[in-house]
Amino acid sequence: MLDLGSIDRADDRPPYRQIAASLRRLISTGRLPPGEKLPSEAELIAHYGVARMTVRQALQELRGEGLVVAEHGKGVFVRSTPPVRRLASDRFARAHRKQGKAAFLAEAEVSGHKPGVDQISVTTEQAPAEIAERLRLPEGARVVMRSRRYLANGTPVETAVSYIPESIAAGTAIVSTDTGPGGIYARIEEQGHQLGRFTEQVTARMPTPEERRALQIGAGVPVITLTRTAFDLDDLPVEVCETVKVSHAFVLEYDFPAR
Amino acid sequence: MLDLGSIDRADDRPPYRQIAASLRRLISTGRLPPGEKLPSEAELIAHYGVARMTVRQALQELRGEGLVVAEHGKGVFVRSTPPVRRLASDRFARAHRKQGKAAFLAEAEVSGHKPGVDQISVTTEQAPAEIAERLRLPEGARVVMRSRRYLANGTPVETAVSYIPESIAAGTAIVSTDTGPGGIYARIEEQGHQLGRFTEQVTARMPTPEERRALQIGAGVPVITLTRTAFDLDDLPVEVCETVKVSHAFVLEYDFPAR
DNA sequence: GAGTGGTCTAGACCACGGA
DNA sequence: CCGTGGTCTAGACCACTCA
Repeated sequence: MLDLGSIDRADDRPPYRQIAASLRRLISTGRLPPGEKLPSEAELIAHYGVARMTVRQALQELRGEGLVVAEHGKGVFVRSTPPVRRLASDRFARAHRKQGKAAFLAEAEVSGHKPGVDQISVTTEQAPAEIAERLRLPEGARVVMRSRRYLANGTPVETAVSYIPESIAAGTAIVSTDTGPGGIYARIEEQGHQLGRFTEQVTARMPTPEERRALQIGAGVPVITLTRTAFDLDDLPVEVCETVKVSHAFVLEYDFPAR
Repeated sequence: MLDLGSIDRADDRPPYRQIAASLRRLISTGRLPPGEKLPSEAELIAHYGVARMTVRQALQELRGEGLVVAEHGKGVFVRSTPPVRRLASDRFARAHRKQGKAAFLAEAEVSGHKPGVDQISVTTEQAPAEIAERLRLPEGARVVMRSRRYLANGTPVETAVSYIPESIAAGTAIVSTDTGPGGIYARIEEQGHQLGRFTEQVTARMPTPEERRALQIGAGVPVITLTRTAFDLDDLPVEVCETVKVSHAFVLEYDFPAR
């Protein structure tokens, strides 16, 4: 059985923190390994002799720290941490595309985790103002918008939305769910836009509630937002990709000359 | 007066989310500017006609996003944000050093904020294992360790610790508080190590309590950690710099070829 | 249907901050 | 002192999951 301890009224920490500390210790010591189910709220209420809100506040603290994930109707589970993915700036190397690998898959191979993609949706819409500006398109121009979610070993680690000018994407596999070997970039190059360079803008913040749901993270887990613009050899922007990554699942690596 | 809206029972979002959305909107549109006090819990309860827990859940959502900070006995306030600093990967360009500007100062000039540096300390110590490895030094080798804190318009935005092999730094201005025109990198180049390239590793996480104090941020505000290694033209590592940045004060920009 | 977590109500007492 | 947020109680109904 699990040693949950009990509440010490002399302790200067409030009960909910003591409960959180007990559970946190069970997790950090491995008594509650990743994927394991925590005692249910009802069990915790009975064990500690407190009201439901008190137990929920403790659980919420752990959720905020990203230690546990609640699944409605099932229980609260110790979060399985995704393997860290190192993203080097050569991950879009043409050599990978030539071998028919999209960036995420090529990188997964190096990191040694099982990659996955789901929640793919493809629509054609008017470009949001900021996207139109980055793509140097007139206001209201139409773009193909590709959303998807990436998984590592079954755990969500990133959501991504790509915007490609309709003039480039129309009639290609870019508008179908499966973009074919080498991914979007391979299709863009087939349209006569050989890729020349990328720019990336990186920052970090707390996730919105929607992002928390999509990435299955607690309120206390920050995300890295990375916006990448791909340019062809004529320095024409051909794609903007906005990604939101679970911070602890990524290390971004860049290499640049001193000039 | 503030337009708080009201709860729509037909809306499929639960009331606490609707309240959070209303407040979030007031903040993002500037109706509630940074530093401003939100309506008190009691006022929100009266306005929306809900129980206190419902209001608190809405506020907690905003706290989790780092949008507001609660101060016991005073109220809930919109978090004030320092000016955003854009860090382009050419910020270490030799041209800046030639003009006698260190990277932080050169970049401040572009961003238009008043830069500051304080809490400077310089010591010589045994290199931590990870640093020694990055600098390709034998275990236990001695390095000059320079710590400092950077400010933008008087607000702390970053702490940084540089490690330079003693063999390079000894006897130069690198070991004094004021490193002279062009900063550390100018001194390293004067020692015959012309800089060739940099690598940077970027990730994000929640701050430790010490970092919260140094950067004067509340819990709920993530930090970006950036570790940079500088290499000379012989590809010898000459400096490792570990920085911790307040996430919302920075946008990192990188530009790299498609290859 | 039983068990789970999600949301909500209507109270209560406490600790902190400022007038 | 009064208004603020912090913590807690003891219930309620709902939506989801799984057998």
